[in-house]
Amino acid sequence: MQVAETRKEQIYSVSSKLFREKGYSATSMRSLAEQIGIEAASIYSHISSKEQILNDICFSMADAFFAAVRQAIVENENVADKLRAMMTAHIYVIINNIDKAAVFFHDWRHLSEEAKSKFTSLRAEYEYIYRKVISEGKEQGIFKQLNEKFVTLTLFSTLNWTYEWYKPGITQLNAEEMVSELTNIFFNGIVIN
Amino acid sequence: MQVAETRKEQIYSVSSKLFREKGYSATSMRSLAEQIGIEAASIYSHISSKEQILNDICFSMADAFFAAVRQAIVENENVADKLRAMMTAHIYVIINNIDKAAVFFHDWRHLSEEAKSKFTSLRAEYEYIYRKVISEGKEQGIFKQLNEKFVTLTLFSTLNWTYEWYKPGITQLNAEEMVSELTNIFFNGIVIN
DNA sequence: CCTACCGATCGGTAGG
DNA sequence: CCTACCGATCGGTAGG
Repeated sequence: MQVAETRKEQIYSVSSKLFREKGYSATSMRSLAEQIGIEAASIYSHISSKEQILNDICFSMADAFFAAVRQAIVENENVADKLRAMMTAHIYVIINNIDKAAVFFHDWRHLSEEAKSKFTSLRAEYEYIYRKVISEGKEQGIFKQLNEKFVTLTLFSTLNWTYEWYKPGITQLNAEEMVSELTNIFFNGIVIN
Repeated sequence: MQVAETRKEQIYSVSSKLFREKGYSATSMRSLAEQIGIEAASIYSHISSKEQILNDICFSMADAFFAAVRQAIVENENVADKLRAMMTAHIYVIINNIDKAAVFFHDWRHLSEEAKSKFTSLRAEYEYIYRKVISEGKEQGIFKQLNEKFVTLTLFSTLNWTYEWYKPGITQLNAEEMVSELTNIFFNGIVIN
């Protein structure tokens, strides 16, 4: 059941789609207006600037990632389960907001200096949550004694690349199976010992 | 020993740096000229258009990736060694051309339609080379019977994310150690069995 | 939500 | 490699 979008919501969803396709800078307010079916000047009765759209997209995604990871943490005791649940939650946030996620990963560079530094510090905070869980797993003898930085980097690269190739309905596997494939590779590797 | 850059080479290296920082669309020919120390109009005695710069960056990187992977293949017999060498070669291409690599991964979207379809088909061809090696490893009982698509996806996401965080001189590990960490995670996973 | 419009900046060319 | 300049387009505002 599709709930009718308000004009403001429509501005965000159409922006996300265009920003994803063309990039933030190459998307004009006129092309946005055209897609919506109004004049460019009319957009400004709903939002204050082009940058505000980008801002709202980036920080609402950040909120979604934090909310998802917090829930995954409280719902799990065992470290491996916890990390798996965190990864699952992260991937779900991406595939449920695929255009916004692409903008989030691509276009945060175009935020104002102030917003950008807030953004990068939120991201560092988020990564730290994962890093703590990995380090907890190492202490408990569940995870190998690997360089934490590279484990985190590999983890996020795998998770975050999802937006590049995931296409709802096109990928044969559903989200659950997809997550299980990815975590399996990350947890156990591809080589038979 | 630094070899003096020709003006044309300088245009490419400064462009790569600016495209990486600001993105292709948000980089003006005037800011490029300013960085070089000439007038914007003077750039056009060395190159024909802004898009040609992007084109050359993207396709010279594609050439470098193909050359690297071909060498890795002929120099190795054993499948696991071969894949490891391919990954190493891939990462070296990235870290030796870090700005160009960032442009390659980010800004190919802004190529003309014609160049873009050539680009994506080259990329598919490249990925197929990896996929064949993975499938060879599965047949030989060296690699697990995992979904090949996800193995390739995880592999490239790990490799290609490198440009995001690698900073020459800043990352504590050298390239060789870095590659060994990443392949170790990908081959054997992070969990102790 | 529209018409009418602003100053700024864009990629690029002509001609030297 | 520069000066001088072009038409097009940009984000955004005033006023209704």
